[in-house]
Amino acid sequence: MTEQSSSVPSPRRLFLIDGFSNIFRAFYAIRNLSNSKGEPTNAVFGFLQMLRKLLKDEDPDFVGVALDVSRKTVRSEKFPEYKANRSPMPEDLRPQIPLIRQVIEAYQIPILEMPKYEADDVLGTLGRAAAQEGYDVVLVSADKDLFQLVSPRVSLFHTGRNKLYDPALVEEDFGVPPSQVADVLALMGDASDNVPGVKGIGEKGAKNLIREYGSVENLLDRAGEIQRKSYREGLREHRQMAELSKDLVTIHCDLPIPFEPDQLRRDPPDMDLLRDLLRQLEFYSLLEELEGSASQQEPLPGAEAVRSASQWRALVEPFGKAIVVVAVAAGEAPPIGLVVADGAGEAFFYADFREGGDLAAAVRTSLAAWFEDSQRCLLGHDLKEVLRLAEGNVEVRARLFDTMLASYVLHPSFKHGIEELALERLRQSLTSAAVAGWAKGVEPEAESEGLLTYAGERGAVAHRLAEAMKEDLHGDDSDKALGWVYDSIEEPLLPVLVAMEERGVLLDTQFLADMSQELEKDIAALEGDISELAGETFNINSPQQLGVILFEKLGYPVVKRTRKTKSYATGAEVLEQLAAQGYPLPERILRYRELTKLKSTYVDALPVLVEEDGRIHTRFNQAVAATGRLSSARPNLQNIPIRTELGQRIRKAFVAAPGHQLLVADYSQVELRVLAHIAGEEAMLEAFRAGQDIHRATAALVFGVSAEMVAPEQRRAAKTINFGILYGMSAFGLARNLGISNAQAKQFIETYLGRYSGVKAYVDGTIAEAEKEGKVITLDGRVRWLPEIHSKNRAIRENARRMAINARIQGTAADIMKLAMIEVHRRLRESAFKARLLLTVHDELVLEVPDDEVHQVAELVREGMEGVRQLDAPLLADVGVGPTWFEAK
DNA sequence: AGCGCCCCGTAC
DNA sequence: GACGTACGGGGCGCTA
Repeated sequence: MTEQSSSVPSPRRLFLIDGFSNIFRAFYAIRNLSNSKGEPTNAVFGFLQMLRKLLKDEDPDFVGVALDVSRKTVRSEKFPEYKANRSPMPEDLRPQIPLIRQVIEAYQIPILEMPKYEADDVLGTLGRAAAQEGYDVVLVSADKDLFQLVSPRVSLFHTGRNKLYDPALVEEDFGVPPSQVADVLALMGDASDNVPGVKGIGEKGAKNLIREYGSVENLLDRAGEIQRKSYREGLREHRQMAELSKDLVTIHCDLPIPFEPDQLRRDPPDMDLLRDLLRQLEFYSLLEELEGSASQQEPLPGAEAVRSASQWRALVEPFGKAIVVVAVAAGEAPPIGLVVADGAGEAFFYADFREGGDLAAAVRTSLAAWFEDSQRCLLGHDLKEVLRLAEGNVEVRARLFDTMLASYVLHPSFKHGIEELALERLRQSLTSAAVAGWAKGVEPEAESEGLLTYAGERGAVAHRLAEAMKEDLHGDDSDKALGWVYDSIEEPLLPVLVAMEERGVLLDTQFLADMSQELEKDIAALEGDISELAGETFNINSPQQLGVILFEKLGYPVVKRTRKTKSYATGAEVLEQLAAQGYPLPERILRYRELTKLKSTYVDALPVLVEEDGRIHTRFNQAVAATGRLSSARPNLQNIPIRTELGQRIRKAFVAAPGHQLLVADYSQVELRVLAHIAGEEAMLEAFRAGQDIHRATAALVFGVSAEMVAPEQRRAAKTINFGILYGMSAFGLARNLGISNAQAKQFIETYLGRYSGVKAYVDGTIAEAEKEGKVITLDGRVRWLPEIHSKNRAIRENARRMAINARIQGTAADIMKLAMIEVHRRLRESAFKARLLLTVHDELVLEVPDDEVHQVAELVREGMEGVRQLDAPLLADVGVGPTWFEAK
């Protein structure tokens, strides 16, 4: 059977895109665009916009992107100076190239490249071949060199000028027809590519000469006829240069690449890939556009205002099994109201509790009834903010479906704000706080339209998200382990965190005030020393100014440059190195930094956050850390100093209430125990079972000595490598850390992995798993997705490998601690102790315990923590008690 | 003045 | 480039 239709001539338009020309243009046209990790994304964005516009406006039948392979080309072989003075690719652009390749791949557009030739040559060859076969070809570039390729069937879309060039337009704009463009370029040269041209002949001269003589070859033959002396002599002297230049600028149209229309036929984008990529790049607006704009969405309902406690009760009363509830707030300020709906999510009611005390009370009492009813379910986004309003006096028995936590469990590395989820999952952009009437420090008018819209949208979105995410988390096709992580870890943990935040920790502000004064004196003295040594006063807090003083004024050797801006690095490591070389100033700076850090970050900052009850109420963020850990903010109580003596003093400011003690319980070596368990590392398990010092045991094993004979230095090295393994440390990193050679470090790691063969199998196995599955999971089934494991960029790929190695361990330890918190909290309540959890610092719990409960609670906590999981290396918790955090630890 | 990036430093 | 996970202070440049 013959296919008649295939012989019917149809318009066949081929678009060939000059990759780097457009990439550079995008890079310079858009400044300062980066994702939340600070990785630049401007060129990717610009290129993507160009591509989208092209595909949408032109709707080509065939399309390809040409990229240069490397800077080594036939041209540079012929003329080493060619493009030699090009500065290297800007630091901010280089990392974007792999992303741009991924964009092109996501669009299923073939990448055309040919070793030793430039993208121009590929464009020329394919363009000409396609034209000969009857295609209409459009080259897409911002490079004027491509004018020479324009012909009746090949046009050039100049992305800079936004113009489509045919031969006539080339002649009009450039002054000569396409066939003579190379000759003009050869004569005038090109400074940026190091094409020499002919000295003394510029753009105008070149065009005039070529118009008169037709070609470089003709011109050279008839050079004697030229009137103008400078041209005549220039051409005679630089004859070779002219010929070479012509050779360099002439685009090769005869490369041995076949024109294969089937390869270039346009396919629809791979939407899954593209969506992932846009999310990674944080191009949320494109993501939204990609899936149809918000305006095409059904409009979200606004909320109706509730005006009294009785109205509130009447509304909430008939709600069935489920209630949707979201706290209405902007930024980090406390919520000003609540939006609620029944489980069907149809009408939304907004209660403002800024004014009437009755209403606020009604909100709280009715909410408490919901929370305490085990037959009911609360749906919402960030329910911790809602539960907090019940002021800790409720026993949560209802099911909680929190879309923020559901999103976190499903995709821990994403952002989980309601705006992001609405955009990603519902293609819905939400009214911003500013539009709703929030300005700096100014709250919206009560019952204003903007506020009711804002509230209604959030209620409706939480409802819709919950509907969709329940399926992802608990549906028939979903990962049962993730459902378990939600049901058995995150959901029950939520009320525990609320209770901890509500309780807060008592701070001795007087103690810190005294410490602040003392620090102030010491800092002032150091400032005096420093300005004397520097010979001038400057802002010591400015790394920039400090760098100038150290490395320019005083001429200290530059040890290192900073990562992003390549300015002088002045970090502690650098200063220590300089101090060791005998320079006096760095040692002072180090001390200055230590004191000012403590003063500004802790001593002065903490008292400001004390609330009316004299206590600090940190926030435990349950949906931030990609491994499953909790984080703490406002203030961060998970980085209170402990290493230096001075730093430790700050812990004396965290005190127990009168008649109470602080109780600190920390897991001993929990991550190494988890490693030993998962890896099935017998040598390590044995050491743990025998209750040995794990670093000493490791040193004995690696250095082949008995445990008693391990030198302090050896134990230190063993400790470094034990932790290094958890973080995926390389030989380079270990060498730097221990101050040994790379070779020694490599040898050290080899011996370690030789003796701990289970650990080696763990590392290799985890990487293999990540490569095969695109994810790793913890013992409890918590997932971390690692798409970067397949990156073509080695640095990104290796980074993903380290994340894989670390995430299973850190994540499992986090799961264990979360389960322990749930357990300890439950036991305290059931046994009617008054002791309460206050803080968690990853492997440590801090509780406040009435004096008479100390012994029993110490045992309860220890049992709770140790019994939560039966690992092959048994969990061990050390418990300490004291009037302050310092003494309890 | 507000915001975000950068450098730096603290914890586990 | 080289060690994982966080938060936050001060400097500084950009934008308004």
